[in-house]
Amino acid sequence: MADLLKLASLQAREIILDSLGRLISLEKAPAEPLPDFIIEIPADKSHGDFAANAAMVSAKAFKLPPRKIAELICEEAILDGTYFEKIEIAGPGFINFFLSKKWFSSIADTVLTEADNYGRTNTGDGKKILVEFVSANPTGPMHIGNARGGAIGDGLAEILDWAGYTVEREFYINDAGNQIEKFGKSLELRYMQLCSKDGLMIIAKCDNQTEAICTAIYNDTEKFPMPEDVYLGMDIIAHAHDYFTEKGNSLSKVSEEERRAALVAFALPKNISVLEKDLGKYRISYNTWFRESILHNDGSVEKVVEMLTERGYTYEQEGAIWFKSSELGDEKDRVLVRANGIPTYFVPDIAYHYNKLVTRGFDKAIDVFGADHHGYIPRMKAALTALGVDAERLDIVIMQMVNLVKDGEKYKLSKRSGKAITLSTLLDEIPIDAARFFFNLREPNSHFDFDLDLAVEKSSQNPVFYVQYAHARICSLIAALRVEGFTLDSYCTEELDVLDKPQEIELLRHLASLPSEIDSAAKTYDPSKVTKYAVELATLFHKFYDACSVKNAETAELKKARLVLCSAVLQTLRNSLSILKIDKPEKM
RNA sequence: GCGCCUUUAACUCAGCUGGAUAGAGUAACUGCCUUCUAAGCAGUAAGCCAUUGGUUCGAGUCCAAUAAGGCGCACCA
Repeated sequence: MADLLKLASLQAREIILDSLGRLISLEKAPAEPLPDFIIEIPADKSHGDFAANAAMVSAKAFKLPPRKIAELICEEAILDGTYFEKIEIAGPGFINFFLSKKWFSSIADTVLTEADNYGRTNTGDGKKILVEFVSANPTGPMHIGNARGGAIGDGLAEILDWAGYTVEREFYINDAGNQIEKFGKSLELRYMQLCSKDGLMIIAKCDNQTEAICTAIYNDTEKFPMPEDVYLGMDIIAHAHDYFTEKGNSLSKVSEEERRAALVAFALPKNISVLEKDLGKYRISYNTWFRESILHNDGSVEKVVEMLTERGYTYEQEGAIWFKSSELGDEKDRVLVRANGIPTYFVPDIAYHYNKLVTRGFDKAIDVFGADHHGYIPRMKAALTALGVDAERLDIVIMQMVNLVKDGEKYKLSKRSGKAITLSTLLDEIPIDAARFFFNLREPNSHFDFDLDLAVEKSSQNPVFYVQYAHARICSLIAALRVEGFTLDSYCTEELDVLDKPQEIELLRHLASLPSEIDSAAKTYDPSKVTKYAVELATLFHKFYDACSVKNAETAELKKARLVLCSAVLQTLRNSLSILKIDKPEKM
């Protein structure tokens, strides 16, 4: 798993350090430690492949102008046996490094040798990471925010895997606690409405058609009133009606509590399997669907309160048990157990994170959350610290809210209204490729307007088509050459020396940067870097395609070299699309 | 009121730990298919990087204040 770009960058650094060391021994440089410098990639390619600011940052220590220092460094620099063919002094004192042909030639070789693994790195060193994402409320369908969370979480998990971590994906099912109570209450109310005289009339009138019944009941708020604190979505009515259709009004005679339990037991598994199905369609599959109820049943929840108490982090006030989170960086203390004896959601959540990091021993846990939960971070970290777990092992990726835009108008997202656009509706309307690509087009932390009209559009405006088009173009190009009997049986890096057009060099340079880009995406938890990489690669390829003919190359050597280049581009494009789980069409 | 996030071209956004003349796409305009897929390419035009101050060789990038917008601030999750 070679990262040629990184190797070259490190080599540039070594050359400078080596040169500085020699200057010190010649007493041309101050003996005290010099400030650290950076090796960067200049925006303007005429400034070389790497630039070092060593001379500028050392100006004070040398008591010389930066350009003079740069001259000294360059005089002592030794390039023999390195990837570089020349260095130059430029601007205010930059030292610019120019890579040799040999380096560029070896890129395609590396790509084709590593093939489907090109881009993978060892940075993660096999450390175990658990990525938890979506974890949508199982009381109802998923919304657009979950769609973004799904694309980001799954992309991130894949990127971490490529960066050498051992990754597991997990969905946390909140199948206990208050919202399940609320779910039961909502189902129960709707069920009883269906069993009522008015309800039976509607059922008869609608010829037992679920959708019509749901709409009728949902809209008639006078005959079928609902309190404030329940779920109003039509899916609730549909569950109640399904139960009614299957088992009649038998539940109307039992106790309210029994009725709720029966309805929850009926509806919850259905909801969970819908979540699984919808996410599967979205190309997400989890290693684990972790149930909150487990933590209640195995005593983990009580144990958390006990452990925090043992460590002196709790106190009682007004009948409730509080956690002294303000001592550990949170803005205020939090209730763990309410005055009525029921723990808040916070306790099972602590137990859950303890389970991830201690019981199951993951080195790191990453949660992908919507921005509306950002206030949760300090208290969760405080809880881990209180339990003696290094809070650094929990990282939370916050993604900002999504606005759906259609015809220039914004949709508001709401789970309660029943009118929110669900994930499955979205996937019916737009291609899955487009959804996954769009949600990873920007970094998680940016506010995002999802333009439905654009995502549906099958045109050049749609970046996912642009990238796929590049892939299809290369495939057909290679196929056309194969018909001529021109294939990639054997190649050697020397053959690539004939590539010297700027479009070819740019392309090679970009190919080399995939491993670094993956490391960077893994480090910053930002899958959009890979998306941007793919778009840039497609752009460079289209430019190359237009400027350089493969089929009608001037010489056979050049033709072969370009075929090698195209094959390497194809491989790299495929790898980036694989990470994003976007289709790779061979024809369009 | 307090906290988190955002503010770069008409629109949507890049800009890597501060670096050399701030970049793409869309929309507008002009060119390029008898030759590997024109879902493409080349070009033109478009900017007080929200405002003000600070840090230094050097600021779109770091710090502070201000403004506008988004999201939070429960014994809800």
